[in-house]
Amino acid sequence: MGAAPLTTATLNQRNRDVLEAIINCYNRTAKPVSSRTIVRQYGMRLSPATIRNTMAQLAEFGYLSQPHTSAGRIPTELGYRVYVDNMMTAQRLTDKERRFIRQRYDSSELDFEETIEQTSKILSHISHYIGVALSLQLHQGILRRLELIPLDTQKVIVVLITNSGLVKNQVVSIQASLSNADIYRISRILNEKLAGLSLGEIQQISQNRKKLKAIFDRDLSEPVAILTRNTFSMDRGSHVYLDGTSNFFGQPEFLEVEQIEPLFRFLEQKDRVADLLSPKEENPEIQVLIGSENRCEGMEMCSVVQSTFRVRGDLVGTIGVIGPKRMEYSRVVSIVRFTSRVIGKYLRKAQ
Amino acid sequence: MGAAPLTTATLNQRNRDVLEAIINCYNRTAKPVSSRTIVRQYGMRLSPATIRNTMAQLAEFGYLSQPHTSAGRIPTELGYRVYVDNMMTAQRLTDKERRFIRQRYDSSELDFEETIEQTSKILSHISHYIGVALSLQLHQGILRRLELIPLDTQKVIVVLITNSGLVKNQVVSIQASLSNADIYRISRILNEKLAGLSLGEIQQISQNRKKLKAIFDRDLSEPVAILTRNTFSMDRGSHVYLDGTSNFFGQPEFLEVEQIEPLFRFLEQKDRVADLLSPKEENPEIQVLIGSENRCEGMEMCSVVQSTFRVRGDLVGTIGVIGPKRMEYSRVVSIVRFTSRVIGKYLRKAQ
DNA sequence: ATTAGCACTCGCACGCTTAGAGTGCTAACA
DNA sequence: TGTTAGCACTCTAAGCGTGCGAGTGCTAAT
Repeated sequence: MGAAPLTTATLNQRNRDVLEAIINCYNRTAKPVSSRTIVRQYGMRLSPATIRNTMAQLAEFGYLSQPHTSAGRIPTELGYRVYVDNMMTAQRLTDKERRFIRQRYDSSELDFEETIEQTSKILSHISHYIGVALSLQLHQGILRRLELIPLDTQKVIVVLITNSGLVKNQVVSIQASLSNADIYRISRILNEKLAGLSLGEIQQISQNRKKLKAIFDRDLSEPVAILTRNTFSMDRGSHVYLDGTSNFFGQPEFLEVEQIEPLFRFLEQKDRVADLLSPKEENPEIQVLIGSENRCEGMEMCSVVQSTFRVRGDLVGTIGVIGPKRMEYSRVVSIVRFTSRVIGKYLRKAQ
Repeated sequence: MGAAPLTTATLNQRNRDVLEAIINCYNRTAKPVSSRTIVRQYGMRLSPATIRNTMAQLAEFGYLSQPHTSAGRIPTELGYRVYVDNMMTAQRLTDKERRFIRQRYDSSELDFEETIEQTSKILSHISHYIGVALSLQLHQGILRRLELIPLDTQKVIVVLITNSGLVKNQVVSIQASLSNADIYRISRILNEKLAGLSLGEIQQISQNRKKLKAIFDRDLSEPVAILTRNTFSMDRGSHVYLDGTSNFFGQPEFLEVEQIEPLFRFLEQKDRVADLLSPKEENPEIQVLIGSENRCEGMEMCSVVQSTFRVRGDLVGTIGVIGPKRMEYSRVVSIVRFTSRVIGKYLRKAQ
């Protein structure tokens, strides 16, 4: 027949039922699903032969594949895509699960980074997959205030406070030696001029000599230049927290070292994980990437469900769950969505 | 014959040579070593039969074991112990390696935590095993200075600076609302009274109402209590950094998931890794723990080489390398010792 | 449109065999 | 007395054939 259609428009009810049944079954067993199994498990009033016909169709569409000629079917990435986009029904978390998540945040006073770290733990515990959380680069934050603490005549500690409540400190060595009065003056001026700007903007200014001189008194422009350049140059402040990596050892498709090794090698490169989690499209509430859609070496056999969270409109982090391709998408999507909302609220409250 | 002696006093030169040869060979191949191999590889002017006699002796001492009756020998933990304690010769790092290590610290301005993190990377890169670094609990540090930054009427950011150059901040909510003048006063008093004490001592004071009242003006004792309790209660500040975990995938004895899983499960529990690295004996420069000596579930097949480092006498962290039991101890010990010295110097300089 | 029936395919577990590596022992040797 | 050649013995790992069972695709009947 013609080219395989990519929409579900052409899928009749039976097609959809069978695809869903196969995905459900495969998710539990990680083994190819046979026509008989479907009939038995889902009590369909049809014979295996009929199901086989349907399965052949779905295979033609590219939604199913066979490991070898005489084996059952497993969903392809395309099959999962169709399922996630069109067929999956949202699954409400139980009250117990909701309580669990909230409790984990309330149980101890956490600062910003600790909250993010805690989130990765919560996600892995509740999903039984890998929980991951990323505090985004300072870049995105708006400077609320800045404090300078003289350490000695050569060094100053800069404490940044952003609108979203993130506090960061950094020791900076300045060439010139400054009196406390100087430092106090610099601090006042910096706050006047820079508060309300994003750290990214400040970084740009700090790299531009002319602008600096225009903004600041001539005599201070040198130390200020050093100060701001060092403080805001950091592409630090972007931390990745992972938890539950060993949950993958239980998964049948990762029983062989060859399967699990590339994943772990990938996960060790924190910068790549950060890339993976950076939101691709403009502001989707939840994003699901399946297998090779991730475009990451080592993630071919995994899927990612991720979401961003904001404080007062600022994008301050991303959270997600990494699981095998055959993960329970509906459940995981609910987990990530709910957690993302809770963490947002929590950070706003804790500020 | 009698009980197996635990010293090397009873080992003659040949015993020692053979043990060393077996350890060398096993370290490279991870396969049981046969008598023939030893004769060939080490050009001994003896026949395999003679070596077999020696091997039988060593086995009787408990230094060697056989996976099965007709296989070659592999070193036992006891065998490694004897080797490490008595036979291993220090191996000087090449100039290239030394340069590499120094460069990695110099290449970018790192703060305290970043330096520790970088160290774990350096160690794993150069050893090809797992590099691990631990910044010790604040507990041990001496308070140099403390700054309070009012955030709003209810909240204060506390910035701690220790003698070893560690800077930590923490947001604390105080019940009472304080004026800036109050905060300034509290800050001055806190510095006067607390600077020079260890954070551990301060923690104790902060939990003792009477002492607090004795030290501080009556009217301020309440907010001060809250402040110090929250600041110094943290058993946070103790971070574990791991790098190179995926180096274990190459190792032949970890080809099976069953072997590698317990290790990874262990490594994911950061608090246990911190325990593992906490120095056991009083102040040894380098400590080597072999296999089950680690008393950690999951570490049975691994050894740890670790060292502490100090800044101005304060114990501020621990570094180490985790490798398979058959690691190149002499090389790794050199790496850890050298790195530990460099990091100490580096932190002192950067302060 | 559905289904029973059947031939066909493939993976997998099982048992068997063989080659090879290595040991321990004994008896001969320097 | 220490060393060694020789040999029987043990155990592993790899290769091979076999049969079983699960599952499909096709065809013809309903």
